Amino acid sequence: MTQEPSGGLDGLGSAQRAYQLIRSSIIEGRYRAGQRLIEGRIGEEFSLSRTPVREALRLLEAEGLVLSIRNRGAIVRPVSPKEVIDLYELRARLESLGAERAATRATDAGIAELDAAIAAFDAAIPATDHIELTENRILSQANSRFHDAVIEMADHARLSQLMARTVDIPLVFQAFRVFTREERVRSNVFHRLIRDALEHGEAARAGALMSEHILMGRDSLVARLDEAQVKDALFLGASGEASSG
Amino acid sequence: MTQEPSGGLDGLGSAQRAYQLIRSSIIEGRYRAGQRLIEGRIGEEFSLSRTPVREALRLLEAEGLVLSIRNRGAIVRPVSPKEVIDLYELRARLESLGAERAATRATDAGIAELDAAIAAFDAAIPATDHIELTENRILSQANSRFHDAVIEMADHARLSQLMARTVDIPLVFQAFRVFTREERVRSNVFHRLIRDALEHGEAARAGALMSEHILMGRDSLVARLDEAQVKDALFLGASGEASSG
DNA sequence: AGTTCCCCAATAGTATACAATATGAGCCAT
DNA sequence: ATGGCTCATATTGTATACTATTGGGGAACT
Repeated sequence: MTQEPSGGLDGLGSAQRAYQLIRSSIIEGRYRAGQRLIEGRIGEEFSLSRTPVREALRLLEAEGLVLSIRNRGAIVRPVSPKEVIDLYELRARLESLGAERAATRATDAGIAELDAAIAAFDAAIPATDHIELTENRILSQANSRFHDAVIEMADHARLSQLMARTVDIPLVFQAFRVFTREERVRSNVFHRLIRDALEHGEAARAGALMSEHILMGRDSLVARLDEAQVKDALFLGASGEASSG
Repeated sequence: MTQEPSGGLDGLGSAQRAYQLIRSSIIEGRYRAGQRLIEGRIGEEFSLSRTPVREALRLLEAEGLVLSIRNRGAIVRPVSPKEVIDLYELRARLESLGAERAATRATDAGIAELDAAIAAFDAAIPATDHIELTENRILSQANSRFHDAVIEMADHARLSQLMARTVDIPLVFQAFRVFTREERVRSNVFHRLIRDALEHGEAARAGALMSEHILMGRDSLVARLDEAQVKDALFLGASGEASSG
């Protein structure tokens, strides 16, 4: 129930399945920062042998979600506040590049997809600041839909790969949990502004808006990094060893 | 001696060794674009079992050097001219960010390292346009030393990882082969300009210079993409299937 | 001759077995 | 009591064995 028994990922190899399962467990916080990821145990948990689990862990390590030390195993990579800030700065640059390129390559279909994503985002904004896991998933998904569509229009294979695989994601997912309703609304305002800039082929504006959009998200998140709860929710490196007792 | 029998990579795991060996084989062109990378064969070649080879291939896939299709195996990823251009644009942005950050974080030790790299680069420039593999290695190494030092000063862990692992490298290595002597000299002129901007903390200039430096490299490379030999040397996607007959 | 189908060889995907390494507990000496 | 040593155990690293998938070649048929 809280698990995803084949959440649409049948027909995949065991390794892919392991990858998706572990990944979502990390992103959504079921595996906490610093927690050890023991190949054998995870294998049991998902009824797989160590081989595909190991492969998945290595991929996640390349993505930066997992930290592993030779002969000692892997843990969920803790993220420091500095790293959050740096990651958002990086993401701002990358997506800004994506937006600039998208502006000169915009298609009707692409703009339509942006509109759809914007509508979905609007529909997914709850009335309150507090947000449930399910609501967060939907909101986060609508947000991804928008950003993915922009990157798609940028027509830059490696940039897409980088955005999808290398730059955060867990941060983005968790970010929406701590945003206020106002901040969520503001996010979509910027989505609309970016959309318009893209439609009119205004590359510089699109890039600047995207950058601003992301840095605003960063600031909202950073403003809440002091709250202990938030730290925990975002897996900031309180850990090392989680004193389980 | 064209092989690297343990080129300083003893004391590493088999997987690491496999990774380094395959990687350098791709970067230096011993494995050509489109060539199949069969786990078993590579295992034999390096006296390893399939397991670590497989792990290495997966890492290289994440890096973008290898393309693999489920149940069909891996090949050396061919690179199209468009991709070369896009990759350089991406690299320009990333390194530009690195330079901007480095400007506000410069240390004496870091500047000293830049000076050392610049001196090494000067020393490595041959008198002629033509360049031997060994000379290219040394030149490329000096160049990496400079760029690594800048990124190091940027103090951005993920950015470092991205530069090291995700953005090209094979392109950079091959680029020096097709540069003229004049272009190599010009490269180091920009290295000096960047160094000075960093020393004086001028972030915007450092970023702009770095961007220009990389885009100039791109243009030099692109200008030679038509020559059939060069295409081959850079592994551009002539392939797919090399019509051997 | 061309086309289809089936079977086989090659290869990737996964599981298991074995080897190497690291950590912690308990013991001994001081 | 404390510090260091040894060994047991848990876990990773690597090799091998087994299974599944794919692509190609040849036989049979049209």
